Order: sequence, then C-alpha cells, then structure tokens
Amino acid sequence: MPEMTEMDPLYRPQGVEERWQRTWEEEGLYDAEPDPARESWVYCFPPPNVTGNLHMGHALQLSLGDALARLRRMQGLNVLVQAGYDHAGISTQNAVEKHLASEGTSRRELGREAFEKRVWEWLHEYGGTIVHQFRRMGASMDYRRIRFTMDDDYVRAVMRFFVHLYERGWIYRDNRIINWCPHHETSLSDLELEDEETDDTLSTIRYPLADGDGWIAIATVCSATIPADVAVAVHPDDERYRHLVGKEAIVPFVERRVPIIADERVEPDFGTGALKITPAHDPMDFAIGRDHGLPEPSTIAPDGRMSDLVPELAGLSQAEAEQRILDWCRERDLLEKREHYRHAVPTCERCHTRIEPMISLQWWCSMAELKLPAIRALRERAVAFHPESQHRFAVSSLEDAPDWNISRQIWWGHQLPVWYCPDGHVTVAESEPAACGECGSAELTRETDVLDTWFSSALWPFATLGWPDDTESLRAFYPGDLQTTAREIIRLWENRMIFSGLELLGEIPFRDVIIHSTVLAPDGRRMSKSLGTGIDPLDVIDEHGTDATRYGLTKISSAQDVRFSYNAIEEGRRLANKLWNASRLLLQTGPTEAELRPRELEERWILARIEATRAEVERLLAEFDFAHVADALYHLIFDDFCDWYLEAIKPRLYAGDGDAQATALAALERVLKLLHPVMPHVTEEIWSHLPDRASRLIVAPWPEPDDRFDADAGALVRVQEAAERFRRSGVATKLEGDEKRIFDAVVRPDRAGGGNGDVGAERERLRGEIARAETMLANERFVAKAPPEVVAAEREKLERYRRELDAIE
RNA sequence: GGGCGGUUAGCUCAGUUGGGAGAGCACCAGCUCGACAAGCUGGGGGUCACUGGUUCGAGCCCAGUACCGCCCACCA
Repeated sequence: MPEMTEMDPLYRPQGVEERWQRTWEEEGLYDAEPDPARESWVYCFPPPNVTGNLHMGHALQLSLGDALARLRRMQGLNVLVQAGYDHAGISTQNAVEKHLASEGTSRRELGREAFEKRVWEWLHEYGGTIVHQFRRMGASMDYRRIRFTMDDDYVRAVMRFFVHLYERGWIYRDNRIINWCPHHETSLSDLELEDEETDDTLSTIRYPLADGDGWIAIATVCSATIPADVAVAVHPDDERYRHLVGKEAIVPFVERRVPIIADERVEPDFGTGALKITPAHDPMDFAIGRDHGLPEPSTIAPDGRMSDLVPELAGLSQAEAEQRILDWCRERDLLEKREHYRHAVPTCERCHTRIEPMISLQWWCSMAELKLPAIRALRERAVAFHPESQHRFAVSSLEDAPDWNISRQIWWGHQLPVWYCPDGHVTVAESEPAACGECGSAELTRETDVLDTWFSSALWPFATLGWPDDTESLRAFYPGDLQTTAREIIRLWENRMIFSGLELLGEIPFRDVIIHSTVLAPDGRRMSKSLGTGIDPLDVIDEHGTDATRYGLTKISSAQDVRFSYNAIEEGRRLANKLWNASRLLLQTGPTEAELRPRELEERWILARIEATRAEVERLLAEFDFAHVADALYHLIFDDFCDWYLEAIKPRLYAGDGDAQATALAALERVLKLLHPVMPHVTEEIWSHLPDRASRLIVAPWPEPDDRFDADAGALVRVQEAAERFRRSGVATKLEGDEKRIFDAVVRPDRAGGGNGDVGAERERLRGEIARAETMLANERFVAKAPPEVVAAEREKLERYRRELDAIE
C-alpha cells in the first residue's frame, strides 16, 4: 500500500472501492455464522428479478439498509444481510422468449420441457449480473448465502406452503373473472397491470324493448362483447329509466331477451346512464351479474378472438366482429352515434397488451383468516412501517385484501403440486404421489399452472434460512429485523411475508420496514425506460464512486418522492475528498500513534462535538431519518473538524507537537467510525493508513457514549462569535489565553492583528438587535403569556448584545 | 374517484414540541502562508404558493383554495 504522503491530493475512489469490496468479502467480514452467544441482526434485502438490473430504488434502499447493517455490525451484533434473486415468472419468461425469437424459434415450438431447459441455460449465462451489482454498491451481504427462489430447497418450501394452505382449507378452485393477457395467455393479478391512455370509440347502441315500446340506448367501447350481454342495468334512482326496471330489452345481433335491472354501481352520468351487463368480459359486470344471479356466457376466447358462442362470429378478431355487429345495428337504425373516446385501459405491465377480462378456472387463496394475525401484528406495531403514513397504508391494504389468485398459465415458475386422475379427483402433495388419493388411480397428470411469483417471495425471510427444515441458521436468524422496499411492493410482498411468517413459524419475519423514497428523475418526472428518464446507478457509481453515490442518495431520502440530484452525489464526493486530505495533513509527518491526550480547549471541544454527533447519528437512525445523518456528518467533518479544529491545531502540528498529532488521529479515528456506515470505502481506506490498526474499520467497535470531553463550550463559542464579528466587520474583540490562540490560528494572524474595521457599522447592528429585544421585553402580553424560558432567553440575548457592544466600544 | 407527499434563495433542499429565514450548489469579490485537481473568507439574492382563522407572536397549528407529483381504483 502506498504511503499516504505520496498519494494523490485528489481522492480517486475507483480502484480503492473495488479493492475493499473484494477484501471485505475475501476476509469473510460479511459472513454470518449462527452463534447462540451473540445477538443477531438480520437485514433481508428484496430479491431482485434475476433478469433485471438494479435500479435507483434498489441503490437507495441498499444505501439505507446497508448503513444500518454496518452500524449494527460495528455495535457487535451478529449481522446477516441476506441476498438473492427471484425467478420472476412472467418477466423471465418474456426475456427468454425474446431471446428465442431472435434465434427464429419460440416457446411453443420447443415445448414446455425444452423451454424450461433453455431458461436455465439462459440464467446460467446472464443470472450472475445482479450479484455483481450488489458488490459494486458495497453491499455487506453474506455472499455465500445467496439464494434463488428456484433452488431445490426453496422449491421444497414453496410446495410445503401450498400443501399447508390446502390442508387448512384456504386454497380453492373457482371460476372467476380474471385479467387475461392474450399475448402471454395467462391470468394476471390486478397488481400486474398498468393503465395506458388509449384512443377508443364509444358507440351508442339502441337496445329495443321487448314490449315493442321504443328502446334504451347504451354506450359501450366493446361492441364485440354484445353477444355475451345478459342484462341492461341502470341506477335505481335514475328517473329516466325507473319505469323500465323489471322489463326486458333485446340484445342486438343475437336478438336475445334480457332483463333490465337496477344496480347502484351504475354511474348515471356516464354515457346514456344505461349499462350493458357482460359478466364474462368485465369485472364490474361480473360482480353485478353474480349479485343478480345472471348467467355468464363468454364470447371471447383465450386467444382474444371470438368464441363459438355465436357460430357466425367464431374465430373472427374482435375488430371484425365489432364491424359485423355495428353494421347489423346500422341497418336497423340501432346505431345512434360513434364518438372518439380517450380513456385509460388496463394493459399487461410486461408486454402492454390490452387486458381481456375473462372468466377462468383459477386457484385462489382465501385471505379471510390468513390475514388476521398479520393485521393484529401491524396494529400492535410488532411490525412497524416507516414512515408512519405507510404503516397506515399497510394496515388498510391488508384489511382490504381480497382473495389471492395464485395460479398463472405460464411455464416458468413453481408448478402447482396438484395432480388429477382421469375421474377428475384432485390430489395435493409435496411430491408426486403414486396414486390418486381418492380412487387410487395411478394415471395422474400434474396441473400445468404455475404459482404467482409472489407466492414464493412470501417465504423469502425463512425459506432462505432453510425452512421447512429446523436449521441452525433458521434458529439463529429468524425472526429478522429490517426490510426495505418501495411503496408499491407493500401489498405484493411485505404483507404476504408477514402473514406467511406468522402462519408457518408463528412469528413475525421482521420488526421494521423502511418504505424508501421514490427517486424521480432530476426534472421531477418518473424514472422510466419509456420516457428515457432512467438513470442507471452503476453509471453513477462508475463516474462518482460508490461512497459518493451512497451519500448522495442518503442525503436526498427525506420525502416520499424525491428528485435525483447529481449535486448531492457531488457533495458526497467532496466530503470523501475533504476527509482524505484532512487525513493527509495528519499523516504526512509519519505518525506513530493515535491516542487521546487532549490538553487544549479545541481538543476537548472537538471530542465533545464528535460525541454529540455520535449520539445524534444513533438517535436519527433509530428514527430512520437517514437524510439528517448525512447532513450531520457533513457539517461535523467540514465545519467542526476541518475548518475549526484542524485550523486551530495547525501551528502545534507544524511545531512537531506529538500530543496534538496523536490526539488528532484519535479524533479522526472516531470520525471515520461515524461515517463508515454511509461511506464505507473511503473510511476503510484512510483507516488502513492509521498507525497500529488491529482490525478493519468495518468490524471496529462503534464508539461508546463518552462524556469525558465536555469542553468549555462557552469559551469556544466566544471565539466563534468573535471570529464571526471579525469576519463580518473587521472589528477585533479582545481575547486572552486559549481563546486568543485559537482565534489567531483559525482566523489568520495577518488579519487578526488589525482590528480597525468598521466599528460604526457593527455598533449599529448591535444597537438594532438591542432595540428589537427591548421592544419584545417591553410588550407586557409577551412577558405575561410567553413561556418563561423564552422570555429568559430573550433577556439573555439582550445582555449578550450589550456585552458585545461594550467589548468593541 | 381514493390515499399520500410536495410548494421556502437562480437550482436541489433543510427548518425537531410556534419566538432571531438556513445549507449545498451556482454567481460576484477578496485571500491563497506547508491537507484539500482546490480550499478559505465575505457578498448579493426569499410576499416561506394563496386566502382566512387561532395566538402577544405563524414557514411551523387549524380550515379552505390552487398547482406539481407518486401510488392505488371495476365510469362501461
């Protein structure tokens, strides 16, 4: 390692950071071993999609969570940062299908088994990039414990979970309306949709009344589903239609008689105020249909084309069918008008194909009982979301959680552990059964559906530790402590981990969940690929360094939505550089020891300031207020440590005062410890240059509370006030002893000697302050009603200003 | 439509039980002697979105309005 004094005055993070990332891992300093003698602390990082890249949200939450992990490690806890990646069903299947398309083949051509093999090959080739990205961000994860949700052990846990829920009677099969993606030919949960503004046409169509007495007009954007209409609905209070409720209308084209019903879910102000009810192709219609006991015919097939409900339309595209139906209406003067209509329609978040609501036989998990212990745990704050507003959201979204559609009709994922015999009996088992549980038939076929990706994610905090086996790791590291995630993941994942942890292990999986800020682009828009506003955290790291990036993201993490700021990153880079150069100053004369021998006022003062900052950092982190931690450290280092303390001791340093240097190095050591959680690399690098390093900084003990250095704060404050006055107006204050020595060192001897500045202007300023304070104290109501300490403070100010005025007169 | 966050200096933001409007960057000026590819010092610059209320006193508390944004939602 090169000598400090030979080193570049510009701190260059690039080589340094990668070297420490390697060293920490190679020396096993991230490794977590079960140890009953030590208290454990576990940060479970959300497993990113195996196909994806880490984005700014990952970088932000990792900066926060890893800082806490590093703090806890220094505080002597047995820290495990658990990492891994998720198989991400549809997402991965998509990526591989694209890959296959470029080779001129397809999933269907290969068949299921060959396709799965190709996915695995693809993963072996590209799957390692996520872990590399963790390392570049300085994540202090136990890299030996990387888990994948498709690992054999993990699959076993998923199967156990399914069987457990099935045996509890909470898993059932039902025909329900679901979101169908015609491209992927699978159902999607509501949470996998993305609304997209779309240009549409709103057709107003007349449905003749069955009694021949006119018609009722209906506005619709999906005329193709008309053949599946089973009713016309109006709002019960709608005067225009009240007399029609109970009568019948005739569905155009198919000329079927359907009832006219009243339902409060109909919006009277939209369109004509009358709604066609098509239970098979619209979620609200489905709900209304079930409540009114209506049939559920389907006219659209899973491929998005017309079904054979109406033979003459079978196989047509929806557009073609719509054309036929509208033509039919037009010929009979039933098409009242067609108008342009722009509205948001749900699309598949992966391929942006318009969703077809469809009735389909799916597997469901009942939430009614499963969620109850989780709701209780949240209400009792056994699990707490931060900030508080997100806690309320978590509770209410759990309370409102509908039954969970857990089956997907894709190929990549955990296939349901369900087998059917030729008679249709269902056998559920963790591994393939020899015979049907009911009839004993050996002719079993396995359910082709796979589980929702989040079904396996729900087990992450304990399946990664070996559950369902009773492993040492599970006993040592469950329950964990910290989770970090984005807002929109609360319902998808956080809540599900909580209820599955409680159900399967009887304990909450973690105590605190940090819902990190959403990082917007610098212009305030959402970061997204399609908008071209995305910023890759690795690019930022390459350019500015990991520490600077971690600092910058921490610094901006104050509100719910925050703008990415290169300025904040740059501030972090300057902080690293400042500390680096402060260290060069202290190390350039070849130090032999770092030991506290505080003799002078400024030494007792800086040690007191460092101690106060230690307490502040701990307090802020306990409140998950990371932005202020960055702020406090910045000012400690720039203002207190460098601008005041180092300037004050410079004359003694240059005079070869060994005590001054040893004490300064000991003070630096403490500063490095405080900053390490946020900026691990530069602090470790400087630490390695300090004399007599017994251990790495990453595992050095965090400073204990220490009140030995309670400096004569008043004396230093007097110096700082004198300096401020001198800098402002050139008016020198008479100081003696230590106070004069520090003043001279910091404010510069050449200028301090003068002292014939604008005394008049300073006198005016002080007189203004005195007048203001006197006015306030003369206000009887202020003196009577303000808190006594406020009045007292005002009196003190008045006296101080008078003293200062005396000092310069 | 619902939930939530925001509006303070040219920019990005802080402002902790209500009591002197701040930081970083940018800009201007000076200094630069042995840490700092820079640093230090000083300066200019703000109707704290708006309206009303509570209070001796409001950036902060209350009510309302406007605008920006994020998330969620079954107006066909």
